[in-house]
Amino acid sequence: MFERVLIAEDHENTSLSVKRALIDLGVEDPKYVAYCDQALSWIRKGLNIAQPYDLFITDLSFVEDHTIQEITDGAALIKAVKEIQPELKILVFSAEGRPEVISSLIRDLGIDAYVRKARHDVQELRSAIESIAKGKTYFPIQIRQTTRENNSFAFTPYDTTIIRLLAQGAKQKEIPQYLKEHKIIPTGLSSLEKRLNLIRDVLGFSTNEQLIAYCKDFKII
Amino acid sequence: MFERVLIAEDHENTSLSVKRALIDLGVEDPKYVAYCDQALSWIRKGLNIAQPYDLFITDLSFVEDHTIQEITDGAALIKAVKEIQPELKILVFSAEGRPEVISSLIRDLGIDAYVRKARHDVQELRSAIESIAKGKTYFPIQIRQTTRENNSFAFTPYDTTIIRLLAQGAKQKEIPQYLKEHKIIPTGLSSLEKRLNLIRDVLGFSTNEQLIAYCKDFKII
DNA sequence: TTTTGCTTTACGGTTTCCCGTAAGGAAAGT
DNA sequence: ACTTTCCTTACGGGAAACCGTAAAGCAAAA
Repeated sequence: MFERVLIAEDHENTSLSVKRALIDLGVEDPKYVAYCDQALSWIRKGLNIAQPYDLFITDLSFVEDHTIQEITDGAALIKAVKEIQPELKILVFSAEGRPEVISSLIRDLGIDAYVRKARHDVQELRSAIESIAKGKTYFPIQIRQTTRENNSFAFTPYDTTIIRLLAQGAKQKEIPQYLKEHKIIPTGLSSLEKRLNLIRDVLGFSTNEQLIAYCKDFKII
Repeated sequence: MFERVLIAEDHENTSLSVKRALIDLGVEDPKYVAYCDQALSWIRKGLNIAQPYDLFITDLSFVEDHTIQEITDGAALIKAVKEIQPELKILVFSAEGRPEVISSLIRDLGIDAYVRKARHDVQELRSAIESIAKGKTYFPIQIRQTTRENNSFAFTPYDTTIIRLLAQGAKQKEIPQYLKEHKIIPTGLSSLEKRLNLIRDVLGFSTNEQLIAYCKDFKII
């Protein structure tokens, strides 16, 4: 079983349950922090004093409060952690249920396990921790299947720029002006229209409203 | 202190922490359910056998799973509970942070306490329970002050319906047809245009795209 | 240089949306 | 019965978006 475990979780009640589950599994003294920055700094400290953590359990969403943080969400935290201690095992424990989001954590950040906060999450948590301890991964069943059937569109930086502008209330005919000022090509209104048309077409959408909703759902903007 | 307490919470880990907090406060044997329908039926049963609950702690959001439920969210559950046992003390324990939502629970449903899942939620939970036991209410400070400075718009069911339709790709001129079929009034295209115009105006938006982005951000749809 | 192929832009017709005005229609008060 | 008020709907002009086509630009190959 793991020697040194760190929990990053902003809901105190959840952190207590996670801690208890770890103790039940034989983990000596699981540590707990409520802020992303603190998590990163503790992991760094663990490396410095040659007592690195061997398991990191983190939430995805952290509510902001009065203390200003560099890192404000779990995904960014994981990325930062991976940079200073790439081999550290990471388990994400979150209420997030969208397959795309979870898949992206697995694909892009290389997490080792995902447990969704749900009706039997404590049980799942134990299974996941035991899996990681054996060198395996642990993911929800739906995810293990559907990492491939990715009907999503490959948004270019150009795409996300114009979509973000629309979401901020810009009118299409105002956007070429912005593109010129920021030296983003193509700048023409026609190109922009054509591009939006293509995106909508590929994704099977009929309106810009629908596209914005989609991008918000999948955190593309 | 309370004699009979029921917890409705779909995250097992949270339910365990709440249960523990109650036991620490001297509650004999707090009961726990993970589904809304089950909560309602247990409360009904308590009344039938002349052992009514005297405190009900509930979450707001319940993730749907395979078991089909009549009631699918905490607000509806509270409403149903109030109908069969109006004097039952109700504490809402949720991650929801939007003041409008919390205010509406207090104003429209008459809840007795609200504790947000956060960095010191267990501590807060204890305080809230003790407050209710003394016949007082317990609400976050910002709520007690700012039921006024509400820069957000009060979306009606009508509003969310048409916005949801837009987000699903419906064209405005198609929506009146839908409204007629579903007997939602007003059905006219003009009313719809006027309403959207008002919403955008109040929120300071210039396009529908911006409105959709806002509604997604604040989980209005 | 010219040709070829691709991307970007310009332009016009059509549709949709926007928004003001005015006409209906129901409920409540006089 | 007659206003008054509020809400809903109808209509029309103008703006914006949509979409096809054609022209212009531009880079690599001939």
